[in-house]
Parts: sequence; structure tokens; C-alpha cells
Amino acid sequence: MDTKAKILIVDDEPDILEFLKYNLIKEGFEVYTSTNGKDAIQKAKEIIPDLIILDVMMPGMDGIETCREIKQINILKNILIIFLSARAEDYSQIAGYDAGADDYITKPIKLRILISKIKALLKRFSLDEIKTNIIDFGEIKIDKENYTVVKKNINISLPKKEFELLVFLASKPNRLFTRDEIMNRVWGTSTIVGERTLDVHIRKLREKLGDDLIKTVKGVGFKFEV
Amino acid sequence: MDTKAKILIVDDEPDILEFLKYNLIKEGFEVYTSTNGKDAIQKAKEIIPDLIILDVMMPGMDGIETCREIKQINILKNILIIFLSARAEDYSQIAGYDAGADDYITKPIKLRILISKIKALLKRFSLDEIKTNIIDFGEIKIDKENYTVVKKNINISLPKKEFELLVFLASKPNRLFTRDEIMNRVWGTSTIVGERTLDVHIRKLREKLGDDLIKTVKGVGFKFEV
DNA sequence: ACAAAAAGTTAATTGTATGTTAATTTAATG
DNA sequence: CATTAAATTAACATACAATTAACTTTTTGT
Repeated sequence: MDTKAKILIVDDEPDILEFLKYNLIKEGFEVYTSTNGKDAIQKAKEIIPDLIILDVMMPGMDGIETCREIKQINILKNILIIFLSARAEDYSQIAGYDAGADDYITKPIKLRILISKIKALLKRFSLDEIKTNIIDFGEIKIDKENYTVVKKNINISLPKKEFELLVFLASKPNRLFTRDEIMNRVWGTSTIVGERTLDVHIRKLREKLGDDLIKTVKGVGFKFEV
Repeated sequence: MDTKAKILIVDDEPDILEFLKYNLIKEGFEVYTSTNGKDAIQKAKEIIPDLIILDVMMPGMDGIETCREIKQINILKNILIIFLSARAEDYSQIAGYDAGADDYITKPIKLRILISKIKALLKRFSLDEIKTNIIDFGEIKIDKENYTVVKKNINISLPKKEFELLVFLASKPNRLFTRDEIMNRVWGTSTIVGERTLDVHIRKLREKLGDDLIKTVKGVGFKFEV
């Protein structure tokens, strides 16, 4: 995660809220808090956090209900949710999962476990975006840190745009990207360049990495094949 | 999940292995078992399960070590892992997360919780696949995103018009479309092309995907049969 | 059974998307 | 500020998908 993950904590007990806030900030997260479900949904819409820690037991709208609502709101539905349940009780745990929670933890909170869970979830969720620095396809390895491709143990250093194009295509191997998608993501929506620019870069990549790697689907776009 | 999720259970205790196997099969999973880390990795490479349930305490290579190894193998690294730990002890739990586990559960196993966790993880993980727009007819799969047809595990990449025609026909399997309907929807109302154009495209599709797939109803049109 | 219509087939043609190379502009670096 | 490399453009070539044309086979109705 290249930018701080945003976490929204929802609990009616101020002590717990403060305790968690303090510790999660210390862990490097960007922390927001809320004391009830309604307010939490409102805040979530503004902040779009990466993860919400949600107390099950709350006056008014409880955690499970809040979760259900969140899961019905399009821009929020993919936000990760960890339930905090007061009792280590099966029922509420399972209800939580059904409501769409991704994990739960029981009070009293064991901080290290909570943090582990948060990190594990964020890691999994951001699989695409993750900066593993080296994407390994066996034959070919892409070293994001060094703008380098390793092919059969020889290093090939690529210039910026070529490398970015490669990384973008390789981010979803075998997935076809349309020319527009590629242009928008690699060149950005504002910059307008000619039609042939993309082809020339593809050419350069094929020249350096072999012709088989990037496949054309005529009329549509290109894909990185492994 | 349109196809059964594959789960590999790794535990040195045959009783637990059998207990889990029995219950998970009952839940509709495809279950494989292994009694040690080395064997598990071997099996995982062959099976490529969706999820591995891994006992932490095992003679020889323990669960944490096994997990670490799995996470270093490219084709396996995205497999979900749930740890089974004998004691509700923080250390091993956290070590598990660091090693790359996605969840853990403590013995004695509460079956319903385990199943909830499995389903929650699979659900989250399969989010990507849900989005990939694959129409699955068993024998043949149409990957809308990639303009590709998968037949008997081989990928056939189709050119634009052929693919669009196929997708249109496959949008309502077994439904008969008239030539006019097809022309209007695939070629659009404005473009006027000759009578034989459609036939030639049908021909190409049958050539690539087999003759049985698209059936002619003389005097009317065509249908995609499954 | 025969003619007429519809669809199948193959090869040739056409048109467009992409490939290619070299020249030019832009940006990075010492 | 000069030098060098990268990015982009321009001009042209190529490849292949799409279509058409010409011909054959199958179906259908009388």
C-alpha cells in the first residue's frame, strides 16, 4: 500500500474508540471514528475508508444492521469490515459473516491480533495494487523497483513509459486491455497522443522481450500472455 | 462460485482429517487431504486448491513453515490459507498471519465457524472472478473481457465480429434468433452488408468451435445450443 | 421430381487496424 | 547549456478481419 490505509472505527464506547484510534495511528493508519451506525455510514460516504471496524453491540442501529446497509451502498460495498463482538459467541459471529463482514474479533481486544487481522485483510484486498516489487512469471520477472525486467537471468532495463506499459499489461496477465483502457491508464486521461504511440511502445517491448509476450487482439487491444 | 471450490486439508491427525473431510464434502466442497507439509505442497501444485486448511502443529515441517513456502511459490501464493492452531495462543496466531495466513481457527474446531470462515474467504476472493464476465457452459466458456473462448482448456482468441456474434447468440442459449435480429444487433441497423456475410461468420465460428455449437433453423435463423 | 429459395462453402477482394522505420520533438542528465 | 536518451509523430507497409462474389449443396413447396 503506497498510501496510508484509511480505517473507520465505529463503537459507542469512547474508551475503546480512543484506545483503538491511538494504537492504529501509531501503526501508521489514517484513523476516523464514529459512535453510531448512522453517523458511520455518513462518514464512510465522505471518507471512503479501506476498512471499517464495527462494534456489534451499539444502541440504535447495531453493527450487523450497519454492515448490511453498507453492503447495499454501491460505493461502500467493497469496504472491508471487521466486527468487534463483546462476547465470543458463535451466533453473532456467524450473523456477522452473513451480513458481509470479512472478519471479526472478540472483546477484550487483543491489539496485536487486531492489527494482524487488519494487515492481513488489507494485504489480501489490495492484491492488485500491492507493490510486491517483483512480479514473477518464471520465464520473466518484472522488478518494479528498478524498472527492470529479468529474462533468462539477464537484466533488461526499460525506459519509463515502456516499463509502465509493461507493468500495466502484466498487472492482469491474460486479461485483454482495450487500447482506450491502456491509453487512459498508462498515459492518463488528460494527455492526448497519437494513435501510433502505443504501437511503437508495444514494438519496443516486443523487440526487447520477445514477440510472444504481448498478444494483439485486432480491433480490441492487447494482452500480456503467460 | 459456479464450480466446486477445492480445499486441501493438511493435518497429521487422521481423526481430524477425516472429520473435516466428511463435513466439508457434505458442504459441497471438493476435498483433498495431506498429512504433512512437504506432501501438501506437492499436492497443492497438482491440484491448485482454492483454499488450504493448515494445522500449525505438525511433526517435521510445521504449518507456519509450510505456509511460508507456499507463499513463495508463484502459482500457489494466492491460495487462501486458514490455520488450525491447537491453542488459542496469540503468538502462533500472529506468526501465522505474518507467514501469510488469511485466517485462523483454534481447536477444538467449531464446525459452523470454520465453514463460515471458509465461505467468507472464498466469497471475498472470488470477487475478481465474478467480475471477469465469464459465461460458463461447461464444455465451453466465453470470456467477454478477453474476447476469448475457452474450449477444453484451450484458449481460442476470436476476432471482433466473430466474437460479438458468438456472444449475442450465447446471450440466450437455445433461443432461436432470426437473421434479421442477428444482423440488427450484431451489425447494427445502419450498416447494410450482404446476405452471405452472416453465413461466413457462422462458418468461421463453427470451424473454430465445432459444428454442433451453432444450429441452423432453415428459413428462420440460428441458435446457440448447449 | 423439379424448380426455387435458403444456406453452405471457398476464394478473392477490400478496408482498416496495426506494424514498422525514421525523423522530430521533448525531457532528463551531467 | 550541451548532450543524450526517450517519447512522440509522421509516413508508409503489412496483415488480417470483414465482406463480397461466385458457386455448390441442401431444403422446401408444388
